[in-house]
Amino acid sequence: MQRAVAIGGASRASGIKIPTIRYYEQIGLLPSPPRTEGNRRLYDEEDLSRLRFIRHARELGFEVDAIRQLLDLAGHPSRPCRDADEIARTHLAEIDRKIARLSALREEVERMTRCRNETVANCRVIEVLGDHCECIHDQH
Amino acid sequence: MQRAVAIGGASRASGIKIPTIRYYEQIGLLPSPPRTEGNRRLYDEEDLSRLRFIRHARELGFEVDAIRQLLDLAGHPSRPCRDADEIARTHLAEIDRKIARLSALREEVERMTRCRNETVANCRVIEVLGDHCECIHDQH
DNA sequence: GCTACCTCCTCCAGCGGCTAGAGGAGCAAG
DNA sequence: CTTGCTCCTCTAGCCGCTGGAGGAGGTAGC
Repeated sequence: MQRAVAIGGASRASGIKIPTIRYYEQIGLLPSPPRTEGNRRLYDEEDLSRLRFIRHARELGFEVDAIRQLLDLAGHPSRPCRDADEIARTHLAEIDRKIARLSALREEVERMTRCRNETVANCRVIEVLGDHCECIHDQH
Repeated sequence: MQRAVAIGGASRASGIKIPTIRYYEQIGLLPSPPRTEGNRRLYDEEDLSRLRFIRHARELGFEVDAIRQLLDLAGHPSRPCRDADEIARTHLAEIDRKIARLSALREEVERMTRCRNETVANCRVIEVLGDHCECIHDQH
């Protein structure tokens, strides 16, 4: 038999906070579940697995819009796998760009902190921030 | 002689968009400049260098609140350099945490995309997202 | 002097992805 | 029957901008 849970149970089962679940419903990421007579939302197993899917995808950094597409694909098993792959690859490229950017920043900030002076008057941190020319990279 | 520029000139000189400059004034990151008779903002050299400082710091990922503190320090050259250093080091640690997290995600997503099936029915991407147990790392 | 155009002004709303709080109603246990 | 938990809706806030509406000031050419 199917047992359905209220929003608190769904939250515990999925690890997604209650207001966030309601938010996902609001933006149409999660279908509006049926309600009890007392107007409480009731989630079944399928809803819960959808919630877990969403959570996992969010943790992996997928944007809500990408998750929408992935959920849509998951609901049509005969569609080509390539579509899902494409979304993941796009995301991978995005992650790589972020890592590259952060690494460049890291170097710059690290160089800044190699300051051995006493006062702000000739502190490298303040100086470097005020003068872009001290940077190795231009692109930022 | 000091020549002052209007907001468009300040924008061009600093690379910060006009609405963003007004926004910085609104949140108190930039002091309210004097106005012309026609109510236009007039920025002098000091304002421009402050704007460039802000831009550079933002590009390096410092949060507005950190920039506020750094600007404050820059205005008090006799203060210990350590304070600025501390802010930069905190930021560096934050960058490192972000890189570490992204690298873990990268690996996970990369593993996902090694899918050689034809349809969504047994696509690794969809499968992995639905089942956390397939992941190497737990923490996300 | 007039027209056209550019720059500027203020105010307000929106992005993404939640998060939190107010104020009220339902529900189960003691 | 009361206590306390969970749930409901609605609204506003977070960060760091960004853009648009609707209007006023300023300038260059005719």
